[in-house]
Amino acid sequence: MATELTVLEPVSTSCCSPVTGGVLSDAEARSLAARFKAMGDPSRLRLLSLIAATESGEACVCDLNESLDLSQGTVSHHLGILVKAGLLTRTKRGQWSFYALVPGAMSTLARALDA
Amino acid sequence: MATELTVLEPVSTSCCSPVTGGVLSDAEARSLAARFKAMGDPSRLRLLSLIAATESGEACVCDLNESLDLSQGTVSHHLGILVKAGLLTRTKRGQWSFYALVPGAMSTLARALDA
DNA sequence: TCGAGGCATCGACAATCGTCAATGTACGCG
DNA sequence: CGCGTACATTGACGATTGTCGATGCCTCGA
Repeated sequence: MATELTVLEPVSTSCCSPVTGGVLSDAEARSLAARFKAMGDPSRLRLLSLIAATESGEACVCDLNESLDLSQGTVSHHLGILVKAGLLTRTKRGQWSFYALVPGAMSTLARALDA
Repeated sequence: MATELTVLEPVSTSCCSPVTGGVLSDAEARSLAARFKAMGDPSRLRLLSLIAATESGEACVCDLNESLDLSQGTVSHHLGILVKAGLLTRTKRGQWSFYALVPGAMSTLARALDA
């Protein structure tokens, strides 16, 4: 039912508790894993790349729904997960919902892999 | 169900810019997602960080098993997943199995997040 | 005011996951 | 040889996941 992962740490400014830079605490591991888990699905990765590839930097569900061979409800579900993971933002404008990448979210994640 | 009537291309349908450009292919998305999924678990992230933090760059199950509050079988299971994902290597030496990071695996993943 | 389009949410389902205890396998040492 | 250690594998389980169809909620335009 209700997802249990309540936590959002919207912005962990603590740039990186890098995976390769010292032993991760329990909390750090959970926070990082939550974001990696959100990217651990092909459909969600394609959603991210579709949004990133748009000219305006955002896309509405109607477009994404056409590109991915998934039902509208499923696409909405995936987008919600990406928002909750702090990777996307949702902006309602008129009739449409526009999704855009959270600036720096990917880079922060990337930096957690290098250090 | 689908209406047969020829539609008129309503002008207002252009709600957003067309999604084009470098989108992930199905295979690319699956390959990337598999690796991210492997990192989408706190226990596995801690395993990675524990191994990365070792002086020699490798660790055996007995050490890791003590650091994570998990059964030996579970640790072995997680390590197997990380090996299968291409993030760790396994080397049997005598009585022990030593796990080490695959050089460059993390960086490659990190680079996939920046582009 | 009504109808239709865009989207989120719900309920259900099979599939997969994380975990454990128990068992199996290989090695090293008396 | 027989025993103990280190690890892998198995079988089972509850929990979570990805997906769908159906339904509900807004917003817009006629």
